[in-house]
Amino acid sequence: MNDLTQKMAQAFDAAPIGMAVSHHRIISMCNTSFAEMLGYDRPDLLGQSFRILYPSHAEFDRVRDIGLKAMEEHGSYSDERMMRRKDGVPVWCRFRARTLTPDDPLAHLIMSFAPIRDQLDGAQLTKREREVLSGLSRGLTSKEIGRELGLSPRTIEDVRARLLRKFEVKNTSELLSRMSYARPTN
Amino acid sequence: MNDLTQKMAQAFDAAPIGMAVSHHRIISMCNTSFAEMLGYDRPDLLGQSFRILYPSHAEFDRVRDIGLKAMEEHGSYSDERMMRRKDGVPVWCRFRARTLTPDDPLAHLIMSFAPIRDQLDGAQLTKREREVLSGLSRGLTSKEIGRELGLSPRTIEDVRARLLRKFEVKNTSELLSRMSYARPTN
DNA sequence: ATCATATACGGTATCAATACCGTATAATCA
DNA sequence: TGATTATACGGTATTGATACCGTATATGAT
Repeated sequence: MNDLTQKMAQAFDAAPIGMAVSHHRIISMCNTSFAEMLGYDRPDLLGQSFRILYPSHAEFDRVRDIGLKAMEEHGSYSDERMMRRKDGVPVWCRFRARTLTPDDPLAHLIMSFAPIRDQLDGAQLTKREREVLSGLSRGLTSKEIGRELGLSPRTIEDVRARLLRKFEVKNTSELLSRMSYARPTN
Repeated sequence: MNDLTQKMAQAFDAAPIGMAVSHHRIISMCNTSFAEMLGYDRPDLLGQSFRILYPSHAEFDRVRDIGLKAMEEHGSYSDERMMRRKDGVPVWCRFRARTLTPDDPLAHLIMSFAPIRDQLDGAQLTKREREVLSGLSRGLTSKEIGRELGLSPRTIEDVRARLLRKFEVKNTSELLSRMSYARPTN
């Protein structure tokens, strides 16, 4: 056994950021940070579908195709998404992925997850709100999000307005800068 | 040699985020993302001091004690810092560290580095762009930012358009979800 | 049972954002 | 010395966002 291999494996395990490896959306490996972030013991996660880590099955199905095109082209993809802890509490994460199989990106994925805010200040988001937020962070318009979710653009505007009220922000730009990590102020 | 060890080592190497291991500020291991992010080939980095990755020696000395107390207490630490690419271009990073030796945190550190402005490829923002970005992240309109800076709203729209082009995003919402808050510094 | 909230959708009105057209100056760079 | 870029500003045209008006159903809590 190679000494460097050992060292890299240890670094993976003790990394200060959540990391996981999947094959066709099945968790084949994860590190300690990842398991802790989601409230599981690692053995409970290995071999499981990523499905259990999303707020809903619908959300799990929805995020599948997001980023596929980017990964086919560049081999990597990044966004912000909501994950679900074992106790049900949602965790808003900066998600990064690199595929080792660009022809079939989901076949072999390596991912990192960095919690953006540990608690959303009591404001917990509904399924719809998360779905809409996901679209907004990808720069989609209400019309486009409506198409993606099979809803009227008018309904998306309602959800948007609710998000602005909840976070007490003036517009979508401020909303997304609040949701973004690494804000030096409050 | 254990199959899981192999798998973890591969995950470390191909991770979508820069990672490195250090012993007393000497790089003992790093992954591909880390080397690429800083413009080096991995062999050039192993055994080197972290000093060469900071914008100046003064900065290197300054950051040494930062986070030491947090690491002694919690074993981990996170901040934002400027790193220096091989070609001299500064890279603004979200930095995370976990120590395996809490009594002497720097003895064995595992770190992750995520470039905050991932799409910008080293091009740094101008003073105006940072000022406008600051306004946008506070939810101000072009008119309001113009008032704040004593400029025509039309000029703000020009700067905005330039930011959208630079980051290759569709609109301000997507821009802000990609960016962390940018504080005007000069 | 009532109240609040989330969901979903329709309308209208207004303002903001974005994309074009144009000009002009200053700075940097090959 | 041209070329490019950032800065700064004017116009117009189209689309998007936001704020109101309204209705309706479902759910969960007090």
